Amino acid sequence: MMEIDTLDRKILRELQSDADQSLEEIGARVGLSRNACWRRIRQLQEAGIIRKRVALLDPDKLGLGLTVFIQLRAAHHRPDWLEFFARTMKDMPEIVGAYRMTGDLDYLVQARVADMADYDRLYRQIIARIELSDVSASFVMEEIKETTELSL
Amino acid sequence: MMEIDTLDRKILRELQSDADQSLEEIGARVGLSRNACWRRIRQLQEAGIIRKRVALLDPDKLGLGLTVFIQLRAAHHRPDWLEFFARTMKDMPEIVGAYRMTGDLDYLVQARVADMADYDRLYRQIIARIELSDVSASFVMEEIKETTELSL
DNA sequence: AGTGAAAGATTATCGGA
DNA sequence: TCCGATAATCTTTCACT
Repeated sequence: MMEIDTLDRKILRELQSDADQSLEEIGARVGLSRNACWRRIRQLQEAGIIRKRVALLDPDKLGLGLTVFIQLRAAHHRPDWLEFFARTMKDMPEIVGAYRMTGDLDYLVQARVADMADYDRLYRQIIARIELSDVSASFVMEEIKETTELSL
Repeated sequence: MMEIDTLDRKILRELQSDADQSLEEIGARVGLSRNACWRRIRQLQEAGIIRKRVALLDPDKLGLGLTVFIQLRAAHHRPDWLEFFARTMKDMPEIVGAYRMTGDLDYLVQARVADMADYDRLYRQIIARIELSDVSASFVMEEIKETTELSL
């Protein structure tokens, strides 16, 4: 485990909000030389605190305007059911989140699709592949907040 | 609106999964010169299809090991209630997602906290600030999938 | 921790398919 | 219009103080 001080946190905040900044810029913002910054960032990467850098795309502009949360119940407890479920979720690119919740048979799945017709296709795929005792969907009317930035 | 072809999509896929790659690498992967890549990426940025680049951090290593989904019901329909709610959500850094769902009074909120005690603090903050008719929380036992990559 | 220089990446411009 | 090449500029990286 690595210890993170106030300066590391400042750097992380910058990188979480915009990873395009040069070391010079980040240094200026956090009050450190470009080099001191670089060394800290490298350490944070090596420690796995910075997992990776990615581009965030606009779902609407890519025709993925509908977000849906799907609540599922497993058909039964079986050692391999969860493994198969996990694999299937990872296989389906529309699915952006899948969580096993408290209450052992309950799963919450978040997906991004084009529209209702597209959701229907996804729904059919899911029920065709996975044994479920219950499925119910709620649709997002308005995205009030969605961020990858963690509280530091 | 900009039209996106197969090569753009390939580039977007690369950038979604790893934005640290050099233009040379991306070019090699998609079968384009580093230059052609650069031009396409710039266009995609200008069109807002690439929103930004960010660093993704490891929540566990930052002491945010507990994810919770909170279901809320608004106390009433009022023009300014939603606005205040939205502002409050954006203000609270533990909250990583907030969605108004079908069923007009229903909201789903995703938060990342350290542990149950920390969730309790968040819960108290929420009910202190916002008028709600109902609040219920479900905790994530296992994160099966969570990605920022959109289906292209 | 900071300086400076080498290596590497990005950006702009140009001529050609 | 879009490609690839070349060249100028800016960034990252690293040895040294």
